[in-house]
Amino acid sequence: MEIPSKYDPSKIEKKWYQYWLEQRFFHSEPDEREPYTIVIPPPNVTGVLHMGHMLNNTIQDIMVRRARMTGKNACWVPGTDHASIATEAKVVNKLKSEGINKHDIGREKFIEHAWEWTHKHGGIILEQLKKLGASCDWDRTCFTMDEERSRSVIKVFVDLYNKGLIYRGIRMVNWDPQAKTAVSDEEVIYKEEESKLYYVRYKIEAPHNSPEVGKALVSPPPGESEGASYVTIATTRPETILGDTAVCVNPNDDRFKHLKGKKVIVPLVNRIIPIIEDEYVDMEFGTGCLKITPAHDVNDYEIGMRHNLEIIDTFNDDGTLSEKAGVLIGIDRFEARKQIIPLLEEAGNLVKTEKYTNKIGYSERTDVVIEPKLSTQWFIAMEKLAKPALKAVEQDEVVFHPAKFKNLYRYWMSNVKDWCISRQLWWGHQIPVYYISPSSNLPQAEREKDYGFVVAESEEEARKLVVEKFPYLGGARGGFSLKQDEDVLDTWASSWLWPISVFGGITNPDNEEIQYYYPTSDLVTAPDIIFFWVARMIISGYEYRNQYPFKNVYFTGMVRDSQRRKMSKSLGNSPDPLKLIDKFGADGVRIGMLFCSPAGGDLLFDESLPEQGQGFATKIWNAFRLVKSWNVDENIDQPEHSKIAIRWFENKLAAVISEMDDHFSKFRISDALMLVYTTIRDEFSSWLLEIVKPAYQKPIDAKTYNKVIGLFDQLMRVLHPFMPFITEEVWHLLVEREKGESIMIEQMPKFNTFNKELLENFEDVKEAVSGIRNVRKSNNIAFKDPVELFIKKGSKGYNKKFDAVIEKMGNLEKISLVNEDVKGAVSFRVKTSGFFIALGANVDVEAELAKLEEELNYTKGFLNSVMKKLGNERFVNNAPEKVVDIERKKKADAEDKIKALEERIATLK
RNA sequence: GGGCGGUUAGCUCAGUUGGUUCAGAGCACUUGGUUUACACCCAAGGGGUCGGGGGUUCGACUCCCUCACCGCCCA
Repeated sequence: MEIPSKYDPSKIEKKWYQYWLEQRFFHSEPDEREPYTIVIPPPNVTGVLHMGHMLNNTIQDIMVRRARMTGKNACWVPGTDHASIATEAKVVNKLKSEGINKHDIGREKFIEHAWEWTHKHGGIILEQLKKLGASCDWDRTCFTMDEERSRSVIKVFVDLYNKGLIYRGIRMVNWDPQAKTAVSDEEVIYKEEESKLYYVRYKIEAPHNSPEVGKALVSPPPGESEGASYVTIATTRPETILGDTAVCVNPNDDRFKHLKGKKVIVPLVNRIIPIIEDEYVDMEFGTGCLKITPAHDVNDYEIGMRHNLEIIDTFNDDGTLSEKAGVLIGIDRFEARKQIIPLLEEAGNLVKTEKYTNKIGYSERTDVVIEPKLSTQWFIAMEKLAKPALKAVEQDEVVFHPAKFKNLYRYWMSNVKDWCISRQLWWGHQIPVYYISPSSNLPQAEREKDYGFVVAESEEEARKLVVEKFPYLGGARGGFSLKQDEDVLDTWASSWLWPISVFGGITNPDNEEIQYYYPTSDLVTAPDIIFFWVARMIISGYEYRNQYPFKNVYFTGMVRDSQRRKMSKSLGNSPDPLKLIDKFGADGVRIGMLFCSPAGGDLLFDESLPEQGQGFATKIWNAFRLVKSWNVDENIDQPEHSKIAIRWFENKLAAVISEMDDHFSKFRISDALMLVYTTIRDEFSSWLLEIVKPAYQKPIDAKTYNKVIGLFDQLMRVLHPFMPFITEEVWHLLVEREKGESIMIEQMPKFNTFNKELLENFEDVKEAVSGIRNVRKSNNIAFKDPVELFIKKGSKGYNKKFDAVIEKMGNLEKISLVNEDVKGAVSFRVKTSGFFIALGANVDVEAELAKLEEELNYTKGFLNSVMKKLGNERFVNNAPEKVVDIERKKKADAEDKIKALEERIATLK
């Protein structure tokens, strides 16, 4: 068949992916083989494929394909995540653009729209993964809000509640006033900002009569000499003054001793609040006096709790000031900040304003400033749950790659806070809590009772529970209604179950699939979700399966641009992955991303990377074309050089395979790729193929040819996990294949013993050939002109059995062994043997001598350093025998070499 | 402010329990090359006091202390 001279990935990649799907090679069913399982980190339904997904999924695909080729039953479960906040925001915006308000259409209708949106966009990202070559078991595609996953989440909520691990409480949460929901600590992004520090003075309520009140901070301002004195505080948020319920100083601060027990008056609202003492206050910061607003600051809240302070919530849910603020009611918090300044100034309370840099929390989802807010939320108590999960990583039951992330994990897990799992949204799993309202026809005493709520997997279940608890409500004379909690659960409250729920292990813990596939093998993810997701999956794994969810976690780095900036839409520095695939082929992009992607390290992406990847695909294609271009002659004998080269490469490949196994066992994916890359490019193409290549228009012997085809086949298998498409194409063209065959279900070459000595000898052969090439180059001898080589063997002797290779690669007329240095020749040395190429009168004696002197100097210096070591008694006595022996050997070799060099110099002089 | 991680060639990074010529790889760079598979290539080459200082050791890129700088997380 005709082989095209150019490799065109686009058609070929499409063809093979289609073939793999048709043959159902990606599908896995439990069987007697050892399972290898990966669950995909489910991408958001709102997302499109970005560079981070490309890297992450390439790595997963490599591991899955390799597992499949090493006899395991590989199963890669794909899916997507409903992304509560992000999706709801998208749908709200979409409706808004159509002039529809979420609240006007109501919950049910809104959810219909959200589903519609999800069906339309949710699958896009998975389709994109197919372009990359991802060998996911698509039949198993899951969604965090599909029926099975939803039932799992609800079941777990009820279960944790019944175990006493879920509670409802009032807490300071991170409030997103735009999305009008609480977000978790992890969803708040702190940005440094230039803001202002306002110094505001509060009048001390008691008349000023104590003598020691004369100090700067409490003295009356200039022009006000009456009895009033003040306390000055510093704040970045003057609008929260309206909610102040105390002023706090450090009990160790001598400046304020006299204020103990006094009261101050809150500006503008004239509330009288106490001055309290707490060691939390930093004496160095601001004025050393802190205003306390328990409703609007986490630390203030804690101080408030300690001192039993009143809590005044001065904000509405949308970030405007509430009636409780007293002034500026209904004004947005930022506008209020502007407007309160002149008011304070007018009232004589503003002392000064300073520039100040601080960190402000923003919502990851909506990018608005987070408002600390007290609200009623649902929490999971984490302390007890976290224990086994912490231990698991500490003791390497779950292994992190790279291990440095253990520290981060340990830190977070040993300071774990309770997890706020409720979100004030509609898109998500509605919290299965049902509040009981007694019906109006009950007797008054029963009607006015607070019945609280029940927690159940369905409303029906809930009704049963109510009747059990309050039998009279179920009676004919009773009656009640239930109202389900309005909130939904945090998205992570469904994804933390992912490794279990994708196999139905929550709703049906004994099913065959969960028993077979769980625990999964490896998880590939980014370190920024180590708490959000990784830690919580480990927790749920131990809670619900009593076992870790995955054995290994591989953390990828961040994909950045070549200037180390994050990929972002606003910078426009993120390439479109699909365009890259169109341009360079999926194979090229895959290996391009991995060329410089150490585990956990950032990947600085540049188009030169996939370009290099594409270049490698071309290289393979050309090597393949070369081999297929040979005419095979059954009747000619195998030349000696080919025989040697084949034997060498067989051993080389065995060594490479063993090294590959080692790299993979340590999750060094880039190293593994680099190894197979250099093996194909250098060892196979530049050495093996060049050696066995028949002369122009001459046929090749059948034995060599068949061996080369076999070796090519093996190399393609080793490479297949990295470059699935081109390897499949080449593999099918090397030998005629049957329908239904595929490299992806072939076995990886297995580890074999290899002859180390042979490999070392061959390195000497390469060095000799390089030496000859150098001589040719520096003396302008064209390769096509044969030369004669003389070899003077050194103390270690010289192994003639590789001569055939040197002859061919060096284009030598012949090789002669000599006992004396050759005159009129240029020389070089490999190990201790001298190599001479006769050039007659053309030898530049001066240049040759200069080179020899330099080599001699270096070797003498080297010998000197070795002698120093050996002359050191403590070294000889203390170092292990082996190490000393090595030094002795170095000494002998150096001495031999010096002798040879000196003889050579003498000959030339 | 607290904690963690890092600093090795121009760039991105390896360096596997302190010991082979161990100072490496890829890219970039320089030089040469139309030897019929490949210029998306081949061959050869230059380049680093292993962040600074101190210590332990016969021996330190590797272990300890300290300083500097960078990054991340938390406050």
